[in-house]
Amino acid sequence: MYTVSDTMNTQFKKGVLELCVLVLLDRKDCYGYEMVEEISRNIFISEGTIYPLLKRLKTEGLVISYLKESQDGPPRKYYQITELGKEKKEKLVAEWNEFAMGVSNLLYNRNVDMEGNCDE
Amino acid sequence: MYTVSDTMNTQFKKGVLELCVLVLLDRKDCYGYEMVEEISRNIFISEGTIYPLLKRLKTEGLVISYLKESQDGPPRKYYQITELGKEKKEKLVAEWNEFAMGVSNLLYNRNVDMEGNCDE
DNA sequence: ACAAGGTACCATATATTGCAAGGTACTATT
DNA sequence: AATAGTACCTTGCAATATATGGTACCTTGT
Repeated sequence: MYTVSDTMNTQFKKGVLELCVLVLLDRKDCYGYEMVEEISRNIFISEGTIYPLLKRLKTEGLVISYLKESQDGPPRKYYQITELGKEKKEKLVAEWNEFAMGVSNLLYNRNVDMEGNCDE
Repeated sequence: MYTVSDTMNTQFKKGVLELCVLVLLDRKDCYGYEMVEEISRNIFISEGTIYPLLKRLKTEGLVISYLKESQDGPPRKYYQITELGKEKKEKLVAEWNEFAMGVSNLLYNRNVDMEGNCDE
């Protein structure tokens, strides 16, 4: 197993795993177990997390799913991103970048906006 | 008010606001309202968020507090980071950097570790 | 004197979501 | 037949950001 350190703050992942799944599915159709392996290369994710998440995404119409048999194990449930899912993905990527930059600015004491030119 | 777009994903902030508060307090003592203003320059934060957070940090011994009068308003409750808080801050900063890099790798399809040299 | 608005604090209830723990079932290997 | 790996799923729990509503002080305008 790949397993990045599982000491990683659980809270940090909130909302981000959804983004990660959508990004993966935008590249190619995947099944749940596969996505856990993929994501686990970079950030720790529990298997118990992915299935409720995928269910949510399906309910929200961001993905659809189809079954496919496998030679080495039980049938796999592949997920495919929808147009709505792609839009959501783009939005989340943008929000993530804005957020990560904001945090970075805070950590490095860079106050980007209005530094002396604040008209108020 | 500074107000970064409040459409920013609420979930992204989970755990990060604690990090932000500790970073600010590592620079100088602050009172709650002040921290909301500081943080709001970079990421949206609601006032209702900071006080339960500060209470938690105090309970965990990461900060201490003292009252100070103010000429223009009610007395301010200043918070000061403790040694334990500084350690926690360092740990969170490291975890955040690891996490943010992991997400970035996933978004940009960079598989850093074990690419062909996985002995298993 | 009094109302309004800004400053500054606080508590409670709610929603979201990651995870642990437990379960089912198929296939291949021992 | 037993074990291990693959692959799916559900339930209950824990953590935390926010909305909402509240208290109280100070200044300014009327």
